[in-house]
Amino acid sequence: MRREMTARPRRYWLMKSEPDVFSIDDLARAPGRTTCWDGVRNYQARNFLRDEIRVGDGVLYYHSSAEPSGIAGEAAVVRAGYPDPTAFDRNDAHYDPKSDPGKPTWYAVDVGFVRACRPLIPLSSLRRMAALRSMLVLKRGMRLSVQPVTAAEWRAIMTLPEWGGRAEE
DNA sequence: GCCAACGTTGGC
DNA sequence: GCCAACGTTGGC
Repeated sequence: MRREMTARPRRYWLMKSEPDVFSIDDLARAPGRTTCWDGVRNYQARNFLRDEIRVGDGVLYYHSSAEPSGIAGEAAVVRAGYPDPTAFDRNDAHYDPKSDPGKPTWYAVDVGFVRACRPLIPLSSLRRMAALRSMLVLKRGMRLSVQPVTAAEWRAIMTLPEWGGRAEE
């Protein structure tokens, strides 16, 4: 089909969330098992959200500032970039008075739960994998909360036993 | 346009 | 709680 022939290949991303704020289990329990990935206030991450991320892309759900930190599950993009509503909400912690609704500064996507890994795959395990030698999240000083993952990195991570061999939950 | 000061992120 | 690394701000 023409549409499928012209579709771009599926891409992969890593998105960070502090589990105390919103964990993979929170996502699994959310209405429709989806959530709005909002509140991102970094231009590089914004560009990914606005320009690059598409419906169907794969997401590694990463728990940051956790004990331990690491990959907690898989999600999928269910809605591509749209203006982040929290930027226009005076009562929201991420309100940005400088963002013009006619030309929004900040963007969000929606992601849906796919599966959790048990146990979480800690950073220390990722660091030991040769296939992940140049993975962004493992680089010193890498603070981007939305970052690209290569297909090879995605495959290497998806073969780990923490996924339990389940295709889906 | 430089760059010091500041605030934030996030592993440890 | 520490602190390195980074992004942003604002004075000049």
